Amino acid sequence: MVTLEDVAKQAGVSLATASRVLNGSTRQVGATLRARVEQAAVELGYRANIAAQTLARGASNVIGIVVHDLTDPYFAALADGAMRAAATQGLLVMVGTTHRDPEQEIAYVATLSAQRVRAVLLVGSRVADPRVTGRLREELAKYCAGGGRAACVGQDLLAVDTVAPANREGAAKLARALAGLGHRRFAVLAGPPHLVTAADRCAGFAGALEELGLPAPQIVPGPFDRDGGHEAARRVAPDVTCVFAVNDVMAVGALAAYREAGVRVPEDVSVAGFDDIVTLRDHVPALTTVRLPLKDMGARALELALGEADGPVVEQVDGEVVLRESVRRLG
Amino acid sequence: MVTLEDVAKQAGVSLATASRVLNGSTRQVGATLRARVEQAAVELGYRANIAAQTLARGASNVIGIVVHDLTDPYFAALADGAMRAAATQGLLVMVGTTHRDPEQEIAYVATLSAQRVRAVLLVGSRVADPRVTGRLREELAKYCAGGGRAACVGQDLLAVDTVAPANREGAAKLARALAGLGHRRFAVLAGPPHLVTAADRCAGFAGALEELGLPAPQIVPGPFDRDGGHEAARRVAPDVTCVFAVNDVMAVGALAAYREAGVRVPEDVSVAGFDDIVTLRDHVPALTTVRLPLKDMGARALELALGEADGPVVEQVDGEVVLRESVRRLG
DNA sequence: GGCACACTGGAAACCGCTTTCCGACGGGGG
DNA sequence: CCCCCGTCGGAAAGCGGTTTCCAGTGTGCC
Repeated sequence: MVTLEDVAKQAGVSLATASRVLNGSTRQVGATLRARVEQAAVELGYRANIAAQTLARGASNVIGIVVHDLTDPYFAALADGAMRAAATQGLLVMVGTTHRDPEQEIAYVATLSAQRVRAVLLVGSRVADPRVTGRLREELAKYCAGGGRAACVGQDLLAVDTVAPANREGAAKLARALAGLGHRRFAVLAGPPHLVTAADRCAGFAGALEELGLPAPQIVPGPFDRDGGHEAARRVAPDVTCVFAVNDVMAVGALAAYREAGVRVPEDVSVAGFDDIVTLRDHVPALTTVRLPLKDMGARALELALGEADGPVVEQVDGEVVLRESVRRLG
Repeated sequence: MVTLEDVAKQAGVSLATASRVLNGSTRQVGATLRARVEQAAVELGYRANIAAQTLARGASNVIGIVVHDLTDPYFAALADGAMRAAATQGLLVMVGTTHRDPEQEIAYVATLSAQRVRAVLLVGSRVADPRVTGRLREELAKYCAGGGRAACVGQDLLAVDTVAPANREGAAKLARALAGLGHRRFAVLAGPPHLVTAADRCAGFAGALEELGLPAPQIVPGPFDRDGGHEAARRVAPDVTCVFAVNDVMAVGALAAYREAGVRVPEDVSVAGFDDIVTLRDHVPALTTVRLPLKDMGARALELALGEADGPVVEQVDGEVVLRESVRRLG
């Protein structure tokens, strides 16, 4: 590999001058030398060693994003939003996937921190386990103490800037909308109880029903993915008229289960989800859901991480109820 | 940030010893000193500076993956496969998205190469423009000349290890299967002509029809995404009984267009896609398609890149025709 | 004409870690 | 008892850049 020294030698200038010409510096270099250096660099095919630059500058131009699962369109959208925002700032992105293992998440923060990345974004639900959360928070604190910046999309549990989707209130709004359509007997495909996002949505939904004086919904726990929804749907009580799956992917699983069972949606049962995943917009029947501006949230998280924070900023993001065919008016 | 020197000082040993203890080395260190160093590291919260390690070792433990669009489940699946494979080797992943801009792809290779990443994976179709391809190949060649490893998922046009899906043959098999169901008059939602993947699938399909002595299909070009399929479907001639969209996402767009237009699938027209995207498996009607083992392909590409290559290896990957409800038997 | 000053180029220190090379030490074999 | 070899610890030379500090030059002003 050709180094800066090679270029300097070839151009007949010092290392300092070559550096100033090739890798942005505040200092000016005379036109003649500048030209000589640039030509030498091109001739030799010079490419700066970024590891060396990072070391010398004490700062890198990469950010880290940690998500649970890239093949889940929810995370893909969030990550994409953040990556686009990063690209506009000339930042590179390292992506880590935890496959929903909190230990992995901690490990990634450690590794990214060792990489001296400029910022790390933690995308996805926290878990209810305070010990795991505590360790993650410690790891983040250490990273931030060393000059790192961090932000999180999810719950405000890590003492860093946070983009917090209004899971409770979104689910509550959905509950009120569904109740407004005449539904009385609900089930919630609740996901895993320890996932805060799932728990919040479930609680928000149930809470709103209670406020309305309606009977408590049947709570069906299960995995947070398509198969979880599929499986959970089969355990829903027969008198339920409306099922709320705590995310769209689960809702799609539930719809598939109903289809297989010959249960018509929305004629026999109504189904709603949460997130408004774009990839699913052509699903039949179209899914009633709570829309979250995922791409914007990802981008916003990056902004927060990069911005000057006095203390941790927490930004609430509202969800908007979108009524579609998978739900029908009752009676 | 605490450095190795701090640790060494605290432990009362030399830099060399501390390094040998903390960051894998072939050399042994006595038990006493080893313990002292480890304790000091923990007390101080030492974390190696990876930029410095990379510089000193001349090799990093990160790989680069360049995809067109992470929110497209096709790329998400491929990337996920590669990332899982990377994780088993203890490698970190930098992901770049080009949003289908070939210039971006070249730029990413340059940047990743400057990062001295261990390997770069180029995931996605090549474009037909020989000048762009040429420049990309040059960039890759330079990177490889400097000790880098590279692999590509797509067409064998870059003189690097390649995982090549059998686009032509897969489409041809699909054509034969559809003809076997009695269809005679086809349309191909062909995607952009300059995208080699799209062009190959289109050509494979048309070629098979010709071999069967059937009339040439109507070719409808357009963008390679959902909206492209949606829009193209509306330009299909009325006598066509079967539409082949060159990827699943486009096929879903086409199905949506038909639904909006009140055209029934498969009663009025049959629709097939390509890729067998997992996220779409619950689509109604279920999509006839050509299955590609996307995750495996991603993982395999990483293996190839990391493996010892005498010359560039090209690995063909077969597609398997999967007949589902979106297609019906004719007559 | 002389002086302060702004500006440009180069030498060298430094970023944090790895690794070679060297010296010291202890043990086993002759 | 001595020598040779194998081990282990430390000093120091990189890795490839950035940046500080200094020196030399040309300019504007008095």
